[in-house]
Amino acid sequence: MGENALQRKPRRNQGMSIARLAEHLGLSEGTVSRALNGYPDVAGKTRERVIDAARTLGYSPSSAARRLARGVVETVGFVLPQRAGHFSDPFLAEMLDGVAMELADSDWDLIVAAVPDGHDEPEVIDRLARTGKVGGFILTRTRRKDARVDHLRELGLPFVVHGRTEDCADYAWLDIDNEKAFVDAVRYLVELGHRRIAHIGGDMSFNFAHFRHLGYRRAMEDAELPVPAGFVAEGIADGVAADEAMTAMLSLPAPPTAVVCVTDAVALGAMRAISGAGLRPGVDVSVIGYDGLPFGLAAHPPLTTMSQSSHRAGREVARMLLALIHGAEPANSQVLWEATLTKRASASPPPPH
Amino acid sequence: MGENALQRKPRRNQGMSIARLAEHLGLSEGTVSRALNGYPDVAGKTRERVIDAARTLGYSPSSAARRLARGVVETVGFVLPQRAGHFSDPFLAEMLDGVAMELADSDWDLIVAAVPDGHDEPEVIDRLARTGKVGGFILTRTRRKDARVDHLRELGLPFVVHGRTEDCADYAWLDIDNEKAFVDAVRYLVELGHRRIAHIGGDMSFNFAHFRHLGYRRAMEDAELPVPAGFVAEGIADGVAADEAMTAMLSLPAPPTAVVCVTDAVALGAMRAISGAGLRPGVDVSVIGYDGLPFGLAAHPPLTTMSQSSHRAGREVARMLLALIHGAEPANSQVLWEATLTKRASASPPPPH
DNA sequence: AGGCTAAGCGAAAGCGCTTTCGGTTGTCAA
DNA sequence: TTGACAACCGAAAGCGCTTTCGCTTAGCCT
Repeated sequence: MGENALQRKPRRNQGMSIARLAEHLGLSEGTVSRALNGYPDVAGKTRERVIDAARTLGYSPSSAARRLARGVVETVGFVLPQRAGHFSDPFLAEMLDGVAMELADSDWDLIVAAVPDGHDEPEVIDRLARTGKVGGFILTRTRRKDARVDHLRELGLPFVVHGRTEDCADYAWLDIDNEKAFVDAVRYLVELGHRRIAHIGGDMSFNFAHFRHLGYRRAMEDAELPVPAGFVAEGIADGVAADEAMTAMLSLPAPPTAVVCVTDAVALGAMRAISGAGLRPGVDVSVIGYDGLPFGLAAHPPLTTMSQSSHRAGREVARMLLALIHGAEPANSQVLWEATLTKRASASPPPPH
Repeated sequence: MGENALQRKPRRNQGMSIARLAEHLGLSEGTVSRALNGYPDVAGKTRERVIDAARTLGYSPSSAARRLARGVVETVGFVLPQRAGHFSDPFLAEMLDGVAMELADSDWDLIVAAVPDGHDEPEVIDRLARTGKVGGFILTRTRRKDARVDHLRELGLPFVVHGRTEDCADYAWLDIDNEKAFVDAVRYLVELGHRRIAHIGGDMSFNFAHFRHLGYRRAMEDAELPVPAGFVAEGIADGVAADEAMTAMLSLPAPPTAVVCVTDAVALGAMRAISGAGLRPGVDVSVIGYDGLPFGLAAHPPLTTMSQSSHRAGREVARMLLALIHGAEPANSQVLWEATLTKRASASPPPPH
């Protein structure tokens, strides 16, 4: 015996099985199975009888037996980003909901795996793959260089990535066009009349932070606006750090009149710093964030922000993975979505001065 | 064949199987299996040889075959709260991370299921249970009357609930003592010198909102303080609604000098209303929230709040479920944790006046 | 009527593992 | 030397399903 003392053979569904069902119907197991699985060589009447009986007796095939017999999995894996517990992520849950919903439409399931301390992501992926628990993977919170992607490439299992890595030509991904989003944000500020625009950026090892930064740079260049020293902060991950960074910017000889922030959390921190310096956010200094958090709406003034539905992204990513598993080409499964700008009061024309 | 065109029998792990491993070793499958599963009747040397070979050849048993042969599942289900996508929940992801981590320690897995539109929670639970995909369930975001709990009770599968329902004597749960948390919060305000304390409460069909409200009432009674008309708002779910509710309270003839809010999101909305009315949050009107959100720290003033780690709750809940599956008594698996009060600047003594 | 085809079903093998049972060795006491 | 007894391993039966193959029957044409 193993080390555990599970009561063996728990009669799952009061011992319902295809054998019992077949016996009950006076048919062979094979016929019942074919009827249930839509094979053409079973009489219409028989099929109905079988389906009816299955429903009334509450029979559903054991997924384990099915998997063993057919050799297909009907489950996909989602490896939670390491340290997910440390910065709580409001989008993960939404995205998971989308993924799980989309999968449910095809009667597929979702295994969510975390990376235990002392292990790393490839190990977790390996275990799931080797034991045959999943037929594909979904990844999110991608870094520019991402061990998970490299590992999955080698493994040969289908996978789709929410986000992208540095080199993303050969696998399937769904990403937001973060560069364009920040180009748009800066353009909007330029149209409002701003010329001194700063950027509070995040951890550049994350691809989204990298591209948001790039978008900021490109738009500034396009508008032929200078990016003075001190106008770009990097590696800002939360409101507190953002507060400090913004405070520093405000004490520059020629401080910015607007700032585009890598996330809403950062933007809210920046707004706080602006108030703290005795200035009015959205009046003296405009602020734009990214994420569309509900908190942004309740901020004062309400935060101008960019966003894309995580739930929809989850659905799409799941759909893509299913397609991949059914034979689609990864290189043809690369989707770039645009974020939408929600204009609120935190961004307005600069003070006349 | 079914309707799909999956390539059948994908050679999971380059066709590694216990048969190949056994052949490679010159042993029978049975012996290999027993060696790997720690049976005593296999020679020490043999066991080592087998384990070594398994590792170097990268063999792990197929979970489906294992499940079929042993009749045990090693997977638990987590049914996402319906409409999770609509109010994004920063804690769900954290909690899932905790659950998955704890399970991983025992080589168990977590299936996360969503409720597709047009279906309900019992259906989803049923499917997972009937197909034998899971050996137990974890629930969260419990309502006072919860269809999921009722259904699981009937089903007879082990489950543990994060939160409680109205009647919770006969199943396993882990909950925060929300009543005590709000008693403590009110007491803290009373000690600070407040006498006019209000409460902005949530949707009372959620158990946590119900008990937080109860705690507020009880503490007010204990302190022999009145709860004037208009001092309690119900059904407030977000910052915007909180803003309105707080604004209404501030226009009372004798407005509160402090308010305890059902969540941080609500508290932040209340703070905004206070500022909007020309008063200073944390000085003229004290505010206490619940959740320990990072945003609270970056608010101004930083939000006094109560919290409990979702990650730890996830771990604990998973541990409890595993125990249950191994035969523990549900009625002995009921745990009440206390929330801790994080004192920050949003709560201070009332203005002298 | 005879033969042929197609429709419908049963028999049986097999998916990859676990676990019981029994058989073969080697070891030790008598 | 025997016999008894462990220790160790192989054989084989299953777990619940799918799917191929082939057989029986009904239906049709000539």
